[in-house]
Amino acid sequence: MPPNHAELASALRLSLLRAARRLRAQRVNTTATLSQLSALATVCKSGPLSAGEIAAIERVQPPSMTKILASLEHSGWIERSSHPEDRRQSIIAVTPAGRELLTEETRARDEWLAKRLVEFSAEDLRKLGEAVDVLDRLGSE
Amino acid sequence: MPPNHAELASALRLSLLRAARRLRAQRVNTTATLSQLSALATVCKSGPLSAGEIAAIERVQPPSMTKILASLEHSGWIERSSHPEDRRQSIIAVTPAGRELLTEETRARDEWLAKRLVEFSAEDLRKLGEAVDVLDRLGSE
DNA sequence: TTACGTTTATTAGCTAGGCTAATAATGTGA
DNA sequence: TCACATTATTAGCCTAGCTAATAAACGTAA
Repeated sequence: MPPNHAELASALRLSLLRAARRLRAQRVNTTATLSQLSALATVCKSGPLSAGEIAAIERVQPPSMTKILASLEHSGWIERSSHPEDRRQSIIAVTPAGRELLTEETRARDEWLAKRLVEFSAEDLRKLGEAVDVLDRLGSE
Repeated sequence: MPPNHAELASALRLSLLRAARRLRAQRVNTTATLSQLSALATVCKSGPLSAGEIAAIERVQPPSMTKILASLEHSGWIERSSHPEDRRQSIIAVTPAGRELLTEETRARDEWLAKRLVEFSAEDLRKLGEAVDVLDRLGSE
């Protein structure tokens, strides 16, 4: 284990970026991209939201989310309804098709990683599991 | 901690992608991109290599590496010499300028992460440190 | 030695996925 | 009412990957 913050930071940065690149390259099913799925999952989990709220949760700028939402709407996975008080916003919700896609797609995409995880020792899995919540805090503050 | 492979896979995928997105957005110094730095670091570490070898180590397709190497050469951070036996290949090595850039850039880029790490408990840091080598294996097999 | 298949690298062109700056539309408050 | 703020979108840029096609060099077998 790296003995100080700087060395840990350096090692973690390289490991994270390479692992993420590897994950992103895994396209078991090409009906939706990872960014689309991520946004869809957010809407599905946190209920109907405005575009700005989704962008904030996903930590992207509003224009980036505009693109993602346009593709999700075009595919029929989300739908917009008008905000009762503010006509600038629209309320975005997952459609049944979107919900179904999310379930299937998530399972399919997790398959590769889960298969890889089988090769790891229980000790390794414990380490990964413990790191998940720390990584969450690292990525979402 | 997620109780099985599938759940761990799902949680880890989301955490990794979000943390990586966050890291990638950190551009303290814009003289080189992360892909360029990663390739440069590989050449620096593993000695003179051919383009194909670098692509294999970085886990990208040859055309992607062609682009990266062209930009690195244009900036004077790598140089090519002819392969003594196979004139299709060229041997790629880091220049002194490239080596210097790598040192400075890595330190600068690590700064943000290191600062963030200071906010974490010793326990969290231990978890991250333990996860690094597991992530390495996950990303590089 | 010539011809053919293989390997290595590059070029061309596509897509995703992010960004900033500028614009449009709506809301809010003096 | 008029100025400012907020929300979303559009336009245009960049990184970062991919596949398909091409060029050049290599190796081998007739």
